[in-house]
Amino acid sequence: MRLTTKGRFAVTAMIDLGLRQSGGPVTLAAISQRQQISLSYLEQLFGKLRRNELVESTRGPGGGYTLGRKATEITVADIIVSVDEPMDATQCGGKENCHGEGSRCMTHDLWASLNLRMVEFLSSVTLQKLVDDQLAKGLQVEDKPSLKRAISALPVSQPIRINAPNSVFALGNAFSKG
Amino acid sequence: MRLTTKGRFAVTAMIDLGLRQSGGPVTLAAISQRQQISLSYLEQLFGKLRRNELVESTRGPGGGYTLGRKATEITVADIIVSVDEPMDATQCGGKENCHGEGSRCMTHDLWASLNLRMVEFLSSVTLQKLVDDQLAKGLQVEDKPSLKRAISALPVSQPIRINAPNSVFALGNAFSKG
DNA sequence: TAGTTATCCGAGTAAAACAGTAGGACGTTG
DNA sequence: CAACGTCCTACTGTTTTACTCGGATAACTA
Repeated sequence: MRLTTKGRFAVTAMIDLGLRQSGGPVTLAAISQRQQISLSYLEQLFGKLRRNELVESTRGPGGGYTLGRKATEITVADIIVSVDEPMDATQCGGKENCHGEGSRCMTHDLWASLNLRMVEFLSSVTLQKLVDDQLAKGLQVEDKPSLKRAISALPVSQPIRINAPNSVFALGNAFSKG
Repeated sequence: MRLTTKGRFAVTAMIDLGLRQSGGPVTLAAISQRQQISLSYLEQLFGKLRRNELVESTRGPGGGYTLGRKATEITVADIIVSVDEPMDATQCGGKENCHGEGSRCMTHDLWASLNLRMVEFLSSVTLQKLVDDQLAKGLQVEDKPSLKRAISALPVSQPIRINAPNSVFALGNAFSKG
């Protein structure tokens, strides 16, 4: 299980979707505007989310995405695994960093255990909870401006892009050494 | 906090050191042979470990490394932070992926919380525990073959190198989807 | 004091992963 | 059929990873 900005974006987008899907399918263009994520990138992410049945799509005008099942039954872990798919287990599958001669690598259990903790935690957080958190924070979900265009085509002002480290674990200084 | 193979190697090497330092300083050359990690790479890692005071070094013949403090007082978290140093908090420090206009990014709390869990766990595991685990597994710590050369210069046979994904979270299928 | 042992240190590098773009095909609706 | 919106694949620049190389420095030994 990896954790990259891709996973963060996916979770963010899913929250946005969870907040607004009551009004019918939500378009990626709308999410793109609200969350400042490029449309192309969202398409990539939602392709994976759809294949993992976390969302359902409707094509054509008035179309968009809805949740594939209830928000209470979608966990953050589900989302992250969908977009940051693990490649086949090259890691410590008996070879690399394990000693070929009989003994297993010394840290195998440690990482397996860590992995489990993470999964447990991320599985314990549902999309519904994240949505509720946002509502509790006083976030306003504006009505859909009819089923037709309204905001339409004001170009997305590109925000200043800062080079982002590839891991969420780089965030904050909860763990700064000193 | 990142988790890469660098961190894994460091932990592995530290366990090796913890297992054998009772017989005096342990050389990186010896660790390199036992754990199949290149000497140059170990030097890099131990440079950081030393600067973080997790190990102490003795130069010259008979020299090597010893633990900087008791194994009960060194945690896995200490080791990983030392070698995988976080860069300055570019992440969500108020900018990128947060909305500039008032509201904080929606997933901020989530990642902060996850990060905390990981730190808690990794801080709860001491080097002593890992060493004990190895001993319990029946690992044999051979005596130092006098203080002088013995194994000397048989070249390290390079193991087949497999392309390794950059995150421990890719390991195992504890979290495979389906 | 020469030689060996070992730690120290910085620069450099190939390969991978990440983050995101580009361009178009396909299906729906009006 | 035209606008909308999803769908899909390939491509690209940048960053990070995972190392290697060459040499400097210090300590012990003969």
